[in-house]
Amino acid sequence: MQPMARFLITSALPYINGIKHLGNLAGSMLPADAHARFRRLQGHEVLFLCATDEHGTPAELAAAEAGQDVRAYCDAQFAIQKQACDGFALSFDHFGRSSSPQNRALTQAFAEALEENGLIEERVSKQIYSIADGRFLPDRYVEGTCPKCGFERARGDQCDSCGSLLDPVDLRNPRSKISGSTQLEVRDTAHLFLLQPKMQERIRAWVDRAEDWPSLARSIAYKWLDEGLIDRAITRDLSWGVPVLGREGPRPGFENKVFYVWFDAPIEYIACAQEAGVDWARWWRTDQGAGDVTYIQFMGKDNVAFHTVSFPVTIMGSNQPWKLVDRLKAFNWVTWYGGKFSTSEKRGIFMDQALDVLPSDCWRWHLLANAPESADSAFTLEALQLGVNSDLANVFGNLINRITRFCAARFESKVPGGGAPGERETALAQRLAAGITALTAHHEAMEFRKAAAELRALWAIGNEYLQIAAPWTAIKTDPEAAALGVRTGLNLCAVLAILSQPFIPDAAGAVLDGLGVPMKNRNWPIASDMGLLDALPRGLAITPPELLFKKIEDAQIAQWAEQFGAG
RNA sequence: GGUGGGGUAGCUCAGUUGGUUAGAGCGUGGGAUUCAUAACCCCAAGGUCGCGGGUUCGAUUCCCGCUCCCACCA
Repeated sequence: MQPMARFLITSALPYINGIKHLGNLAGSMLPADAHARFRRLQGHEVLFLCATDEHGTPAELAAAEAGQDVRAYCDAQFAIQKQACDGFALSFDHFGRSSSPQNRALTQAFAEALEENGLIEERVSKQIYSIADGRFLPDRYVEGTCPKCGFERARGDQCDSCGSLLDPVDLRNPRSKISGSTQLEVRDTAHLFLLQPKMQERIRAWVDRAEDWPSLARSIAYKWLDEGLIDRAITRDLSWGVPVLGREGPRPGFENKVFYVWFDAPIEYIACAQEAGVDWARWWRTDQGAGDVTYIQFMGKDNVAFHTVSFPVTIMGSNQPWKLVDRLKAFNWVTWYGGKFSTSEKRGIFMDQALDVLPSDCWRWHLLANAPESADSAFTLEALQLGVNSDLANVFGNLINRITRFCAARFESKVPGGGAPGERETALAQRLAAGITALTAHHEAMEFRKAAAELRALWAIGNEYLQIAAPWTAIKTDPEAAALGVRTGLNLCAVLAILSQPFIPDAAGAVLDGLGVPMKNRNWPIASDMGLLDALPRGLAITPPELLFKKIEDAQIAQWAEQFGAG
């Protein structure tokens, strides 16, 4: 047994404006869950956290569009996202909210610490104010004609036609993207600026030491550092967010401002632990027990810079002993028929829709086996069908079904005694041990595609073994040999189900229930354990589980393609 | 434009610390079997490892240039 370790695992926070699509799921939450489950099965102590990211302009606008108060909107959307996460068996120890009181207090505390350390400065800048909307407009909510190329629908921050970076005050014929109003004026507004350049060298030294990170993450971090960090406004002229406080009540001049969503969102990783009702300091404060914690972050590649540079500036700039990320796993995108999945354009399949048409294990398997680890990965319904039918139904499901039903028919649904292991069983045990070693290594390296491929290969050895042991033939002439084959087959199924738990927890649980394996015996196996294939008590009553996976018919694919606009 | 990743069997991908016959899954063809969801098992066909140079006894693997795709940043 390896010594128990402690793993703090976070998944990038899904934004609150609408249910997330499969790309969000596959690129962060799902692999994080598989890893959390794996570490728990190994016997380690795990705190797995995620939360909705609720502040900012998009949430305000989505609420307005829905005709709801923004708080009520977030309450409703949170409930929907929570339900979808539960539906996918995401095993968060806590699924929190960045709008929590804990996060408000902690965000404020970080700002105060940064200010005390001379890293925050109040500055006045010019911004577009929309009289009709009664609010300042974020850069990308100002539209107008590009001064460089004449494109008429350029955004305030960038022209989508010529790619020029713009300042909204330079746009010709500017108008509000929210209301279309052209009653705009430039007004002075004060904001807090985080003086990131002062932290530049400390951050670089820290990245230098982070040799574990994938090259994608380090190169993105270095890119930002090489270009030089800039002073960044961490407040916004909005009402929905973490209020900016002074010594007593609102900070003077900031009564109608809140912290920028990208400032408070990562702090929610910590606040989430506080919300969870656990001894959070033991996980987050290196002076209070978090020194031996390994902290792993999962995220999409668009989030890497914020996790490797921005958030560390906040943490390190506080000069307080907070836990910093140790390992970081970043994913590329899952694409949808040539384009991107898009929440705002409603392109692709969304988490709730997915669960309406297939059990979560099918999605989990397919998305993890094809995780966008080294490059963007194309999602297609045809590949989903192939993966589910071949891997889950034909190989794993069929293995469970054929052996348990044969046991039921010929051995009274009991794990048979009799027969002694021979060369076949020895070879099987060796192959299994090698597979467990490889699978464990892939999980530890967070290589999800490789882990899936190894798991699939292990499922296949079950069918290969049965083929040569052929208890259905042996039983006619050699009942002892048949008993051995069935017993070994059932034990192998139990081990395979245990190994399958991180990927397909529901189906694996059904198999283990059917084989009467108690919870305490479902832990991750040790490859060198030679008793794995004779662990079930002889005479133990089993119950063949219902068919684990139904095949996906061509007609269903055609229907879903129509329903979800594929192709 | 900058940075990074990628271009390997029909498809999706792995791999080679440079070395005799380049791998897997799926798909295809053939065979075997009947315990099982017409499932499983076995065998086979199929690749000038993006293009052009260079280093080397030898490069798909290292270096340079080119090209195509993707992403991020600007």
